[in-house]
Amino acid sequence: MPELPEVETIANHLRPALAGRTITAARLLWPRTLETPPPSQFQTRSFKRRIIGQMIRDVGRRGKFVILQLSTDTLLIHLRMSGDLLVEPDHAPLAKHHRLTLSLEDGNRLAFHDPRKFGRAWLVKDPEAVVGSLGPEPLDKTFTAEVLYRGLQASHRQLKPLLLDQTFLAGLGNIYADESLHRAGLHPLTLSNTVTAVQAKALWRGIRAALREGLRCNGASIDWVYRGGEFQNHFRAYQRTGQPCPTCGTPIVRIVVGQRSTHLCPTCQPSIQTSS
DNA sequence: CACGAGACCTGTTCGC
DNA sequence: TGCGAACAGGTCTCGT
Repeated sequence: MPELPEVETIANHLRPALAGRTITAARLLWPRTLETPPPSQFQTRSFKRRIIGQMIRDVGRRGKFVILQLSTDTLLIHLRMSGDLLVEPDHAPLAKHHRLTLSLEDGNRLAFHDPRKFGRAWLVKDPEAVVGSLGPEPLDKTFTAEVLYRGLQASHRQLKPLLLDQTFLAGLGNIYADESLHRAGLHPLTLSNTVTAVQAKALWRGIRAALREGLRCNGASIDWVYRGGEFQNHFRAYQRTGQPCPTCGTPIVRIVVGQRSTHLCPTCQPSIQTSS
């Protein structure tokens, strides 16, 4: 579910409810949710012993990771496809899809809710061990159009899979990749090293504009997940197969790229003809 | 190096 | 109504 704007929205929502609270208990309902330390019985006990008593100092985000800065360690959580983080009374019944809960001294608990069980958590001393390989933050001031252009030149991959590669750029997922490419007027299958500096600048603007609009809307809420986000009402291409392109009216087309649904306007995002 | 397929999971929607 | 197929916001690993 979550891409950069959704994760940022969740982190912002959690911060006031968690910052300054001390963890008093931990429950691991689906062992594989814990990536580090490894989910053996022995390690699970050491996880609980280690996290209980630590205070949550701050809640942040890097790429699609939610980062809880604790007294001595860092807890990183990746929501993957269906994960969600909730704060609820500790005495409430455990929901069917709760995978990990952390009880707090104030009577509430943080619950990692994740129907598809793809989500993961890491308790580590050094967060760089988990997020160290991530690419730049797309909204950071150091991520310029020139940086993007150089990155595109250095690779010869199709744009869509490249934008989804978190080591290339951190935070884009299927929604914002499609929305960025549509805004830039670039076909998802365009080879990155064939993109001109002018097109790279358009892509840079597209990425940042799509993410900023997503943030302004508090992210997208699709299906059963509702967090108040409403970016889904502003999609230009994503999941709009057959509906008119907001720019030119041409019906949006769906193709599959790297086993992911990909949506584009065939007029605004013309495919690159094989030239010699 | 770049790409496709399969794996990991459960739930919802679609087509017959 | 029932039932299987297709699909879902992500990422990893393997084979070519």
